[in-house]
Amino acid sequence: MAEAPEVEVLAQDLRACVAGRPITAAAVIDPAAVRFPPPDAYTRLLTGCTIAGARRWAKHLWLPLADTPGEGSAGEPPLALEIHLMLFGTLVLLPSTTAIAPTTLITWTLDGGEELRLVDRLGYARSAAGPPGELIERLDLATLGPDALAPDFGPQTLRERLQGRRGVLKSVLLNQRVVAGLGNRDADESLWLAAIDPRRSASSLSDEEIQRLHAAMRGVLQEGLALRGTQRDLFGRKGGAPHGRYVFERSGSPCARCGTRIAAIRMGGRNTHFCPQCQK
DNA sequence: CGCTACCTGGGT
DNA sequence: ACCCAGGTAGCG
Repeated sequence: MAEAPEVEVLAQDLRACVAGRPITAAAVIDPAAVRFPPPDAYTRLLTGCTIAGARRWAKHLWLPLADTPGEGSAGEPPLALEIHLMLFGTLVLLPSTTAIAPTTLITWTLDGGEELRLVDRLGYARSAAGPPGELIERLDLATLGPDALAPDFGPQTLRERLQGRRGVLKSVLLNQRVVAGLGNRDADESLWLAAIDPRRSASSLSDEEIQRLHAAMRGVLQEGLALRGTQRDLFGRKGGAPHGRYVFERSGSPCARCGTRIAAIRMGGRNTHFCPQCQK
């Protein structure tokens, strides 16, 4: 449920409503949800820290932490909290008195009687905490490709990133080390908009096709973000972006361009939806 | 590089 | 009763 637009929406909401607030307690309900440090150390580390901000880093959420004024831990190295929603994870901000859903993995209690909760019916979502350097190292964040939503992500960057990639285009686009931000839905929608066959070799695109693909990716991601994603935000309000617009999960429906039935195939373990007629 | 495991609830 | 899932690590 969480591709770049959905994660970005949550980062915005966190900046607006959670940044500046101290974490007064944290509870790890599913120990598997904490990558590191061990759950008891994780809760100890976070308790008493103030959430200083929030940003999206590829599909990760990254919350820099600051010492809470008056807690007396001045001089400690800075810390950050990382959260990855994986397929079905969601974050919710609720009054602490709200019953904890059985699919809740972690809760962070904030001052003022509210709680941030990580909920995931699949249980894949993960979090980690520590000094920024350690997080970057252990989560391999430095190897991520340029972010497709970043202002300076231009067609030239896309061309450089695809250059010499031997893999199949769709799979290469999903590789966050090549380009960060695209998920299965947005990759399919982008390839349809650019009228490019997902089965092409990543290195076979002409400059003109790269321009089209670049414009399509930007359009899909920016529109998804403008509509505040497909899923619920931090306050439970549903985003206005469609689950699938042109091809995603629309196999059998007529292509909006040529009327051919949208096809669905399996690529690299992922469902891939495309028009076999006009995506060349 | 491609495949599988990781899990559970929601959709069909 | 089945599948199946918008992601990723880790394996061969």
